Amino acid sequence: MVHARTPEAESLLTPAEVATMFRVDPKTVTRWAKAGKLTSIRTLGGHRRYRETEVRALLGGVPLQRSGQ
Amino acid sequence: MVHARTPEAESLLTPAEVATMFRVDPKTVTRWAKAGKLTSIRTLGGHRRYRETEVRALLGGVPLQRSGQ
DNA sequence: TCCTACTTGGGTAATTTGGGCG
DNA sequence: ATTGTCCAAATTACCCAAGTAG
Repeated sequence: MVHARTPEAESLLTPAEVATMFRVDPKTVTRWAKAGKLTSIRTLGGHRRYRETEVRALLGGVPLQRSGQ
Repeated sequence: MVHARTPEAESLLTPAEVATMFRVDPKTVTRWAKAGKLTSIRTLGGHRRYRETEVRALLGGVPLQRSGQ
């Protein structure tokens, strides 16, 4: 792949990852999304993905600076 | 208005790029294409390419923060 | 303590997704 | 890197019980 083209994709998190970060059950994260408390992006299969920036902000307002992983 | 005669076809994305944008496995993107949920263009070698415009639209179109869903 | 409203987690079944292999 | 297939893990949606807060 010679393209130096990175389709500006904001990093997304899976339900399990968000659940781990908040120390709750993945099901609870789903409820937050349904309640509109958390923005969710859907895969074409209906699964949810969450914006990392939003989650981090809710977790403590620590901005993401893109340093490795 | 930009160039009115740019020979480059509309930008196409590789399976890996689409997968990254949706935070799914490339294999999953292939499933979407086979299921007809995503338009796929075939290279002469049989690999798939996807329309960037379509992918972006499916990802939420407007990157503006949406409150509630 | 009791009561009420809200939040969370367990259970189930169906679907979607990811890992391993060729 | 992509394709294809099989199988396990994750996610979804639902209802219901347990926990939390005032």
